[in-house]
Amino acid sequence: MLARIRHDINIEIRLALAVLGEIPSVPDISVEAPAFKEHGDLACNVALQLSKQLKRNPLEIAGSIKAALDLRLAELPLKGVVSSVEVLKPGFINFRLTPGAYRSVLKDIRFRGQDFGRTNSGKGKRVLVEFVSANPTGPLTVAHARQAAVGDVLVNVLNATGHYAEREFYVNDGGNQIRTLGKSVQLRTFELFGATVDYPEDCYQGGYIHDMAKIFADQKKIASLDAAKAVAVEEYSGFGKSYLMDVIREDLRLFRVKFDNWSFESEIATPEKIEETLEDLRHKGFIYEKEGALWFKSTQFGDDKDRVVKKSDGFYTYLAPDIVYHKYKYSRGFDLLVDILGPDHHGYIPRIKAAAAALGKDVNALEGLIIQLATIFRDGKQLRMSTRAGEFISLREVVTEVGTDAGRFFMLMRQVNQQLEFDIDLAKKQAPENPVYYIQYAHARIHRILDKAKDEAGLLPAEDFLKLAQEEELDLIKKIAQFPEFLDLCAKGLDPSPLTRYMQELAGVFHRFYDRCRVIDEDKTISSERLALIDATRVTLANGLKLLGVTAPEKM
RNA sequence: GUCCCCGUAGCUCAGUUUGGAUAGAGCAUCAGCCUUCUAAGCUGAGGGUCGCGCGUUCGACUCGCGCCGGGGACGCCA
Repeated sequence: MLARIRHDINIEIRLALAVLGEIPSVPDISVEAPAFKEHGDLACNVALQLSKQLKRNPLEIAGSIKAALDLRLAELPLKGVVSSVEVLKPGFINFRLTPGAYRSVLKDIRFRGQDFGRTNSGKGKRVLVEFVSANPTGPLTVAHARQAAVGDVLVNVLNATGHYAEREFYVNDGGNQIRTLGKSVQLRTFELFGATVDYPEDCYQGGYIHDMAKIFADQKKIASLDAAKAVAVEEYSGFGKSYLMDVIREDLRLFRVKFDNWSFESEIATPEKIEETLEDLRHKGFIYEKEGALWFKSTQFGDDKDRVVKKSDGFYTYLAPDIVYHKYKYSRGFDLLVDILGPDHHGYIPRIKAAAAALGKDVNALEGLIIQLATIFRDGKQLRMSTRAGEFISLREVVTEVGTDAGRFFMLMRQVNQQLEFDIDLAKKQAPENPVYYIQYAHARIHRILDKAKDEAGLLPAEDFLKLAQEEELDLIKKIAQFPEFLDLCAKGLDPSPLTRYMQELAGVFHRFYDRCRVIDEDKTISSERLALIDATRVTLANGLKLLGVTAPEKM
């Protein structure tokens, strides 16, 4: 494939460096696609890198290297692959590949079939990606939607690049927020039966609590205020938790996110486990008592202040069970633990890393990823959200309005550490300016041609390639060949957004090809070779869309 | 106050990790292209002091320092 050609050229350059005499430190040689098409297919800047230490003009160095390479053009690794070597202005060495080289790339891609795109660069590394992990105290919001899309696709990409990755949802079903949830449902139930209650600000404000109160009263056959008061607050909590877990599971199902593991705080971070872990930390000297509370010395590990783990009222803070949970994650044999978090958890990472260090774990095996917010725009105006006032846009509203395909794709379009503008009107539009439809349309178009070629002309894709040489054909092969590189880029950066860009580029190159090259043509040879080319495009589009969790329609 | 992120075309963003060629794309605007495989497509044009200044360098959108502007985080909340 293209990577192999690059590798061969890389080695040839390295050998050619011998003509320059003694080189104190040989730099990493990079062979990349040049910025401009006129500069050829591949370029190397090694002459520029060397000019300083050799105190020679880069153009001159490049010239010497080119001379050495020219002598090798008729020899095997380069023969029939590189057609010319050129030296340009500041000192770049540019390579032009032969059409035959690209035809052999296409043959390799066809050989890989459905597996095209998969790499081994992860070397079997085991990765646990924890994401969403919403408290069961309300439906999922657009913020969760972005985290869900990113986490889900990241795991797909990791698994496609030689990692063993799993999706994990951690349910914070213990502690304060569940008590508050129970109290919220209880008070709304009291209201249902005519009581005037002073609804506290720290209770959940969303309208869904009212709905839950009604459902609970129906289920429990509560018919009066006295009956409502006779029910223990724990029952309200228990109902609230299981009801909202069902809501969350359904939200995720609609968004096509399926978790491999569900971990429950109530099972992992039991009071005994918490005490045991805190005792361990105390024994190591990282826990101390002050003002009636227990503090964790996170400052010893780079945090900017120490953190309370057990409050003076005897309740644990969120940190205590989270330390236990991370200890548990470490114990499960993963090489990398990825925590995908919302921007409000910015300060959380140093704390949990400090805890990992205090427990003697490898801090580098823990990666915290902050996913910035998605702001929703409709009619050109930003929709405001305020969790405190219970005004939020739910994941379900987005999915209902724009669909799962567009919802997922739009959530992935920007780098994860950047805020994202989600244009509802654009996402709904079935028009070319909507990138999702642009990509899906390319896939559907190809299906149409393949079907038509088979049914009406009796043509099947070629297995050998002799004629493909036109610019649009080679451009399409080049773009397809980049697919594995983009997947590696996503995996390395723990960010799926480059894949969305790649898919748009691939669709664009295909649409241009379609416009200029007729597939079903008089010449049967060229027709069947082009059929193989568009079939490779189809496979690549389908594989990419599958990783993104977006459907690949066969007709539109 | 402390810390973090951001500032690139009218708009939304790539490019910055590892400094190199003429700073790219989509949308929007304008002008074109369907008797032929899906026009949900294609082609062309206009549009830039890469926030500002200084520094390092043969070379800075990219690195360093200082400003200006925008956003966010800083609880015995999670």
